[in-house]
Amino acid sequence: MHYWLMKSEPDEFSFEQLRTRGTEPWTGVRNYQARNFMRAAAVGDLVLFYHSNCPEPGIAGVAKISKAAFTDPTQFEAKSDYYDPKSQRADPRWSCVEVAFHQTFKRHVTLPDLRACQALAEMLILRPGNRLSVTPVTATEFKAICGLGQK
DNA sequence: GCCAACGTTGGC
DNA sequence: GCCAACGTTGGC
Repeated sequence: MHYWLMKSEPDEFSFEQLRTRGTEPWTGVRNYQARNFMRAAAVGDLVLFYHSNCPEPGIAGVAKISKAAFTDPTQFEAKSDYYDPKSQRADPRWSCVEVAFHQTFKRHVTLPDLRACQALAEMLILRPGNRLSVTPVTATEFKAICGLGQK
């Protein structure tokens, strides 16, 4: 069992939308490190859903990996924002996973909350300049954040 | 809207 | 393989 953190801009796709839809293919990741993390994710892994680039950045709730990595179709769609003309169908560059709604927190865990939590001092997402949209989270970090969310 | 941090690109 | 230029991310 592994834990992950995935970022989304709520203007693009919010946790609320995931709750309504149930599942969502996590397409459009165009960073090799983030892609490799998605390839390492397994069905059932839990995901902290982070809202970025918004008035109150932070963790909105918990999602779950519902499909392991598969070829991201948007890389071949010429009209897509995520079109990658250099990707070959015989050897696709980009993968995505499918995520499912899992659980809403009782309260939004804000970035200042995360920074104030001693157990999260080493978290990748809190390091200056970290822009990875998919990062691994330790079990300890995951539990600490769930604790904050259920307060 | 500013700006720091970082990844990617491409010339050499 | 180096590195400057550029684009993007994301908090503030």
